[in-house]
Amino acid sequence: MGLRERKKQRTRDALIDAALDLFLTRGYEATTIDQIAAEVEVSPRTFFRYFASKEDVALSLTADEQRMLLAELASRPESESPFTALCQAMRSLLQILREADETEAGRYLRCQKVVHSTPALLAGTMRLVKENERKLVAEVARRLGADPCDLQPQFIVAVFVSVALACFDERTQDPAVLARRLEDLLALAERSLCPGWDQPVRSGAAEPASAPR
Amino acid sequence: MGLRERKKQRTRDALIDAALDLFLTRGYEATTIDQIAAEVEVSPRTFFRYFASKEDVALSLTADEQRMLLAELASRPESESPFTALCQAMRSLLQILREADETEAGRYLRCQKVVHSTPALLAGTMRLVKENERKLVAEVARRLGADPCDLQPQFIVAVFVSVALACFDERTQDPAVLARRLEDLLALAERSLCPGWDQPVRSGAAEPASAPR
DNA sequence: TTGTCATCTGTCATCGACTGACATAAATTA
DNA sequence: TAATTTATGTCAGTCGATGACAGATGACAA
Repeated sequence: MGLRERKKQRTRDALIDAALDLFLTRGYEATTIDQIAAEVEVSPRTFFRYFASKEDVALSLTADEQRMLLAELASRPESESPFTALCQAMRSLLQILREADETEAGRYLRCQKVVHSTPALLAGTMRLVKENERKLVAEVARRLGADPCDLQPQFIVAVFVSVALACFDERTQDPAVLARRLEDLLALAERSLCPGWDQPVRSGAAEPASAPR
Repeated sequence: MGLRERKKQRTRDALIDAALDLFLTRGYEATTIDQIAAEVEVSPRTFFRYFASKEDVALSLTADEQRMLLAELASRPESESPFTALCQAMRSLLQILREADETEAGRYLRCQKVVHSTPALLAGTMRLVKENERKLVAEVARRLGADPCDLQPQFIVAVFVSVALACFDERTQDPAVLARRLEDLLALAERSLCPGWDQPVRSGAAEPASAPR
């Protein structure tokens, strides 16, 4: 990797760190792009060559997580049922966070604090999650041998996403506490859902929604 | 009601209609506040006295719906289980939409089209839904005689919200089609969830998450 | 009717997010 | 080193949003 690439990566990381620090101390809306750029000693114009918007820099880590979740799901064995695979992917993601080095873990914590204390960023997170949800549905549909437009894969992913989001609802920043909360919620989901609910419908039974009665 | 009040209401409605029309024809971001204000023949400054932001005018109807959903839930009889009450509240809301006069129905349709074709507005919708979710959780917790921080009310509302959102996911604008889609999804949820999953846990059984083992 | 008061509105000035255009500086490659 | 690509800075400008002030308008009492 050339000098240019490394320099860009360093600038990018510096911008994220500076932004998160300023967001934490002064608040998200009170922080200006000029301040972030000044901290890293680049021009404000350069900031926008790295990030599409002020929101983008705050949510860049969140976007990374979403991409990672999708990747983890894709790497789960086909033998796992869709919901199980989603849960395991989520566990893997949390494990990665817990194993991260101090720099990354710190970034993650600051990001969590900022996002959860800023309505605009919570909304942005929802947008990212919803965008990723489409891709998760596609993967789950593939595993079920169903169409992504069918209700079942959408429902399965919707249940999973609501559980995952419920984990982050409060001020749960510590990955360990978060993992505990996730397990509690998954156990509750387990108790509430019929066995085999996320399995393909038997060929003998009538298709539920696409061809009712 | 005085002349002043009526005038304000007319201005407000005119701003919403003008905004939705412009958003539909030119697109949300391509439309400026100046254009909306000019259409209604008020100053741009006045626009911001009626709506906090450009997003606010686009989502004012969505915000109304959220408030109505909460009100419908509150009016459901205590005898209904939480999830049933949520579903019935949603059905009532759809019924209200289907019974609305032409003016309101048209506004609703244009609002739906605009929101679903604009990522920023989808994000905003998510924010509104999430904000309302808190209140729904509080009401469900009250019905269960549980604490709003317990996992069960949060899970129940989360499942409901994900189902409700799945209804709106695609380009389903027609309330009748939307109602059909809702029924299909609720039927799927019914099949997937254990009987009594949204009932208070029996006193004999161990509390699931708040005091495990 | 008139005068007072509260409220609504327009004008002006300003800030901050964001973008396009152009010139410069730096790294890559030949 | 020369030529090319790519990153950065500067500048100008648009648009969303807000505060301050002054004028207009409806509400209300004498």
